[in-house]
Amino acid sequence: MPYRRTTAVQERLDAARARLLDAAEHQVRAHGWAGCSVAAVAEAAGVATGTVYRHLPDKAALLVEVFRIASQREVDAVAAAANGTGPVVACVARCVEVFAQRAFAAPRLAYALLAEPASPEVEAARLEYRRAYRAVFAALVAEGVERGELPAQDAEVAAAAIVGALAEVLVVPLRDGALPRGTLHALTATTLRTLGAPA
Amino acid sequence: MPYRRTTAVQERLDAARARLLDAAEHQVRAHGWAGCSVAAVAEAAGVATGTVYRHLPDKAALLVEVFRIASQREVDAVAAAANGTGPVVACVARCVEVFAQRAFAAPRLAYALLAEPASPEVEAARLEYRRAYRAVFAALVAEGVERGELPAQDAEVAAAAIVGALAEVLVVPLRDGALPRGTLHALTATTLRTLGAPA
DNA sequence: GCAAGTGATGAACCGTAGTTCACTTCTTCC
DNA sequence: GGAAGAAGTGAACTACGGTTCATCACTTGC
Repeated sequence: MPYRRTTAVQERLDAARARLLDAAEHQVRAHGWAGCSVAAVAEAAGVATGTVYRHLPDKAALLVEVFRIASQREVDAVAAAANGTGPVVACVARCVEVFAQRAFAAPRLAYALLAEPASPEVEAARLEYRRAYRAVFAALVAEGVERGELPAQDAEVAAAAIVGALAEVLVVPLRDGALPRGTLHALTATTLRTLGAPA
Repeated sequence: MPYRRTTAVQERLDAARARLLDAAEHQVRAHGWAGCSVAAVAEAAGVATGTVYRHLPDKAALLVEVFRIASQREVDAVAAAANGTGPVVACVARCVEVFAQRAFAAPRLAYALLAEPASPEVEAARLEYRRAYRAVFAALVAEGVERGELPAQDAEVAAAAIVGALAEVLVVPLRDGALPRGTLHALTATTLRTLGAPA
């Protein structure tokens, strides 16, 4: 056996793969999914197009991987905001703010993750991550109801409504790149009303 | 001038165009946007592919036209439900029910109109029609606030939240083709809470 | 240093589907 | 009936971008 992959090589491979995914994410940040042609990603990563296929089976897998990495980061941030102490209402408000602030820190990426048309594989992953967001809010709602801070309600539907409202309210501003003053406040207020939280 | 388009011919052309759009909508009802290749639509309409281009400049225009016709029909139905008499809360509940019922009468089409990935041109039209739905709800909310039936709030944000919630709650059931029992009721309740309507 | 085998390359390939166009068929009107 | 021209046809064309693969460069272990 005159060749066996050494740890140094493995690390180089891992680094190359990471650089590839990073380059792809940068393409999405700049130009959305359309900027993620295999050729463009390869060039941005400083490798040949064929090299992409040494790290990933096909383009769909590349996009899904990028989507997952970026989406997971966002879900984690919102989940962290949900896990703080204090009344449920405060946690929800914090989640909404964190979500919106992070989205506007990278509007093009946020739009791509949230709403931009993409391949069926990415769409499937999007549904999955929508479910993750819902779960975060559903847990909060369930706890709020249990604690008596919120009126009895279907936590799943309420959570879906919040996620939908977040997306719907933010999509257009994200495309424009600017959030009108007051919108975030109104969004928080509307979200809390959705849960039947006392004003 | 040895030829001038006669009214009979014009009517035949109009009918052919209508048949084409109708065939395209049927394709969407059955298979979503993917079923709308120019060849498939032409065959479904009983004409040659080249004939499509005698009625529409290109494929994008065909899809947008189909989208508009179907979406306008739905918006009109919801707007009609909004225009009835009675308290604003009842109108909103009626709108939600009408929207959901009509969507589940043609789930594949509803999914295509609501959320299925499509060409940029269709996406643009989708944003436009989302705005139309928002306008319907925003008018209701504004009237509710004015009448003192609803607490003071940002009508635009509240309307966007309702539209987003509607879409988010229904998208997955639409893909499955079945609305779980109780979901519609919970959706209505959540929607009314969003507006701060008294339970 | 050398044989065996892996990683990287990028130009060529290929499948798909939208679009075109030379041709046929039909309609109008003198 | 026949000339002028529009409507309809569908096979061929074309653009596009993902994927492949023959080739080269590099790494490993003796």
